[in-house]
Amino acid sequence: MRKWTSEIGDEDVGRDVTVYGWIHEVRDLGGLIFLILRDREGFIQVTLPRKKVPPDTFDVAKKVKRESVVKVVGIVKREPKAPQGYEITPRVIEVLNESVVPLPLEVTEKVPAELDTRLDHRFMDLRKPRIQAIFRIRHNILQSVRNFLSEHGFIEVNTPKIVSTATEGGTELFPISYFEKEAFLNQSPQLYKQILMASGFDRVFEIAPIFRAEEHNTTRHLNEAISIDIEMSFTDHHGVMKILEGLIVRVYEDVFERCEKFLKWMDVELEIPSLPFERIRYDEAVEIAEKRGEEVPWGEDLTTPALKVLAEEIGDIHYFIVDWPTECKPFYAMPYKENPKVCRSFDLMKGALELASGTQRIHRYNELVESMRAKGLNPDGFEFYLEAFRYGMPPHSGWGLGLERLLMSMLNLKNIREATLFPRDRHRLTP
RNA sequence: GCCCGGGUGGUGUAGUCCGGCCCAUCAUGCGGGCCUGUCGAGCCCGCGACCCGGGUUCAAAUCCCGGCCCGGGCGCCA
Repeated sequence: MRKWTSEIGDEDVGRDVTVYGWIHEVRDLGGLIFLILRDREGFIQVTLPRKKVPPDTFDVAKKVKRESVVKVVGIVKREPKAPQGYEITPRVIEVLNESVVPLPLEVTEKVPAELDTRLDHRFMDLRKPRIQAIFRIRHNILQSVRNFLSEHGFIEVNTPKIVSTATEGGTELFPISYFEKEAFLNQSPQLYKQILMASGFDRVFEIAPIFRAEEHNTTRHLNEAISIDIEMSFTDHHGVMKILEGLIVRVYEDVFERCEKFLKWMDVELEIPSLPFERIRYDEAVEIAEKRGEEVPWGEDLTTPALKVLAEEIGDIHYFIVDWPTECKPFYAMPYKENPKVCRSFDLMKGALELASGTQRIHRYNELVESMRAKGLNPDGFEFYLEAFRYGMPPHSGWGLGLERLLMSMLNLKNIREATLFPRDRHRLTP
């Protein structure tokens, strides 16, 4: 019977099991060989006393190379001296595919490897349980997000990633050729999820890649990332902030509950944030930063050093920075009526890291066109979007949350590249 | 993109300041040998490297210039 290593227990003692996996380590003591077999779920020790296993099986174990893929069939023994409490005395060891040596990096981590080396040989890096745990947790986060949003009436959608020119201006787009036309990779599902509000879906979410052609080179930026986006009708920015903080807490709770093993592999102690998250106004944030000697001219985005001192003052917690200057938010952000210099907007922070940002959107056609012009955008290129605002667009709000950033902040990863299987950055296009 | 630091066996490093003592250190790995309770197994023998191009010099891993790449910080990031 085929089992994963984690499934081997008392009920298997004295019985035959089949395990598949990789040879993690070989400890050859001469007349006694220990093979440590690794699979997705963990390890199991395969023990070969010369006199108790078939001679040809013993020979296979003598010669097997690390990281080869094997099938092991044998009897399970309870053994206090074995690392997992159980070991297998094999009847058959079949090498399904032999590994070449030397390895491009050490899966056992006896010798560290630099991130760049690891990413060059990512498939091998991902064999490390500690690294694979990141992506097992990522899966749980996504599951949790889908459950939470579905329970709150959101419908999952997909919008085009190949788009025509003129999205929102500002960030750089990757140009691609689309038959006889020029096209771009989408930087955000923003315009499409808003259009869907005009369709009457009321609440939608999308989990999909976004592409940004910025030449940034930092530990928290990728040129291709996964964005969790929502759009919600008949609510303001406060409404979607509530959804966002509720979602974050739910994700933490679910990961805490379902990923105990993986958190342990990673040596991460998860602290579940409590509701509601603190909210500070942009004005207050600027004041705090300036008290610490970081000047931020009103109307501009908070600089990295300003966010760092802010995090030192507030703590490494989840909090919102709300009510940003209209001039540093996109054209679709709705200004306050009584003070149009400030808009109905927020960023979700974890310490100094921006996790998400959102706004209440302008839903009136004339105001929207006016706002575009004020930002130097030409409404003509946005007709497919603007049309949706002429025939009954409800008031609506939404946000976008960076999945990799959520993952990295949750697991204390120092580099966002750790949070994606095959990162795309300024210089990396392979693997 | 800017500033600073860096690039040495498969991997991670010492050596670079002050050129020769370096046909280059250590660990891990790999190959071989010994070994029946390892769990970072141990012991013995062996293998394997100075990013690329140019320059200075009797002599360059070491100094200078250019390129590529990496790390940190910043910028950019609706």
